[in-house]
Amino acid sequence: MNIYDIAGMAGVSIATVSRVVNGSDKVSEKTRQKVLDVIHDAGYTPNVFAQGLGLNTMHTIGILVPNIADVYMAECVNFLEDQLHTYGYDCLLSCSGFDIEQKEAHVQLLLSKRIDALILVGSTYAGSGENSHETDYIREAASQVPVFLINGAVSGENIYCTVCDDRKAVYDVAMSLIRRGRKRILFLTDSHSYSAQQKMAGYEQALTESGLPVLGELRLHTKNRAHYVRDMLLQYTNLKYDAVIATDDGMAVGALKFAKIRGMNVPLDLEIVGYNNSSLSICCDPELTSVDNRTEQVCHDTVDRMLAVLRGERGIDAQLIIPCHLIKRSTTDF
Amino acid sequence: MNIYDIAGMAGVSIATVSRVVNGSDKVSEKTRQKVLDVIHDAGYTPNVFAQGLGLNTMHTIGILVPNIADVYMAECVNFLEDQLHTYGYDCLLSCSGFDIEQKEAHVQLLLSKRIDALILVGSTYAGSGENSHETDYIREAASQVPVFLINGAVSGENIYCTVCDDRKAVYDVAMSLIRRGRKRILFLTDSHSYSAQQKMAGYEQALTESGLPVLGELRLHTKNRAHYVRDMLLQYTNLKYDAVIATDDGMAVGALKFAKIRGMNVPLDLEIVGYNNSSLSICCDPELTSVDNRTEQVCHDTVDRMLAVLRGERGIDAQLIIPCHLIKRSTTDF
DNA sequence: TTGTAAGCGTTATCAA
DNA sequence: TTGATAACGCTTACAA
Repeated sequence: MNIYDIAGMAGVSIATVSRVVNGSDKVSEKTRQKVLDVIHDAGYTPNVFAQGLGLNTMHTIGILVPNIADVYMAECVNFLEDQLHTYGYDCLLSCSGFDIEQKEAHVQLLLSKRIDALILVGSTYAGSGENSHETDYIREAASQVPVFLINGAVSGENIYCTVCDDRKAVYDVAMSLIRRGRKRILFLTDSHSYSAQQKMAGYEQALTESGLPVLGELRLHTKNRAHYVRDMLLQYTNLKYDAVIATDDGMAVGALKFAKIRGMNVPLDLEIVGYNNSSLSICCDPELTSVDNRTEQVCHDTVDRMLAVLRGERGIDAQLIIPCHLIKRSTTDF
Repeated sequence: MNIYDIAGMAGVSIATVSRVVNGSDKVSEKTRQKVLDVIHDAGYTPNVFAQGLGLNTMHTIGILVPNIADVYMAECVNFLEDQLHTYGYDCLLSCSGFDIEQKEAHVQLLLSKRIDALILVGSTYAGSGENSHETDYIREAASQVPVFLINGAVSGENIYCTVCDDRKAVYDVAMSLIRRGRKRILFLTDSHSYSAQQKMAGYEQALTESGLPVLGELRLHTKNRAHYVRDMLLQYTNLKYDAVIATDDGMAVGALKFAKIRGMNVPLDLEIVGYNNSSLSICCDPELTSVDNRTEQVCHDTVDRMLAVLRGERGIDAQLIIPCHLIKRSTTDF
């Protein structure tokens, strides 16, 4: 069942069928109706491969995430897919993991599918920021299609980034803790990504501005798994701290479990702040104060700008920074 | 940059280039090397639209989920994508929500993209089982491409289902509770789907076999949100029960929060069992006994059978039932 | 082993 | 307002 069949049945040329299918106004109402009837009766659907070949697009957006099982990323994809769908784009989803070679390979694979644009979800794609070669593959990809980063910053032609202001969010949280008299704030992170660095910078800035020392022993690199963090903290018997800032709720829950085992009162003896405001934060007890990084807003703005770029508009913001929200619950006293 | 350019540069015909690209063995080693060099130097990638047009496939699998932000479904997609990727298939992801009309529309949209197969994730696509018309759109889709259901059962030509044995899992859990003397087991669910019905059936069977009454007041339909469940249970002040079985961890956490507020000892006064063994189950306190429905195994078996069907093999199992695992933690005493 | 040429099913240009 | 026809870039008989 192709356009020739429809043309034959409707007694018109394939050009006319194509016009009807594509909603051209250069078709008489009578002809249009006739063709539409035939199309409907025959259950005809245009072959998207042929359309793609002619138009050089299948209206497909590549979405790359390190791990779709991660709550935060799944939520991003949810918002992205929803909005892309309403604008007639499909999502080609790929999961790269965190390994640089796999990231590059997955980007290449997506590009080879002739996607219209590429969205990279998660600050892991922004590299550590120290070595710009780490992100060369993104710039190379951007020479073929516009590239959009969610929660990561990379500079380059045809690259657009949307991030939430993690630095300020952590700065504000740390300042609140310090104002309440906290002097030794533990910083827990599972990453060296751009976003992790921003959070760290906010943490250090708050300490410095408050005249507190920035101590290496209070910056712990760990895995984003509650039990792992709990056990790790249980082992550091000599380490003293009166507050915890974690770069993901999973680690904050680990700190909470540790405090419980040690018989510490949260938030009296220990204040804990998580990140991402995930379902974990309302699942534990006491419920977790957490930084909401505005996933929906970030995704929304990303797609908006993507559509503008694809329409050929000029002067689209290459960097968009969205403020975070602190969601206060029961693991803090401020 | 197309196959003609490469052919010209390599001094061969496009047929030879095509043969090299597709790994045909009917090419002399010398020619192959020459062509590969040119392809590499030029950075040539075949146009997938043209390939798709000729072969009538782009090696794309449509994956439909009601909501990718749901932990369970995100995990499924993670396993599916991973395995499909290793076999050279791409994933076209779409999120339909739970509305029947949207489901049908999304299936149609995916089919119009000429996917090689369709995977439906979640028992919501299996309908309630009462009305087979509810699933007619699946049978219709199956007339175009093989359709695979994850965690839902629908019968029909070219439809393949992989489910875990929810009925038996809940039956076993209920029997364990009853053996320990529990007499009033609350059953919490947020769905009327196939899988929810199976769980309910296992629950009722255990009661009946044990000579306990099946009471309507002990079957509560609610939302899968911890706070919602907690508040709901707080309102049912007259309802008495000594155990809870929830069809998702989120609801079980709600029951746990309720027990905490009421000052009940879990598991002494109230035993609680969740479902899906999600990250929520190890996040709360005490940690939740939960039924693991073997997501990885289910997804793995689904892709295996999908590949077999696409290879044209016959006699593939249309229904595959995988036993669940009970993960015992601290909200039960058995 | 290699090349020629005919599809694949559209869109778009140009005449009519 | 319509129709004939040339792309689009590949795969694959069939010939050589």
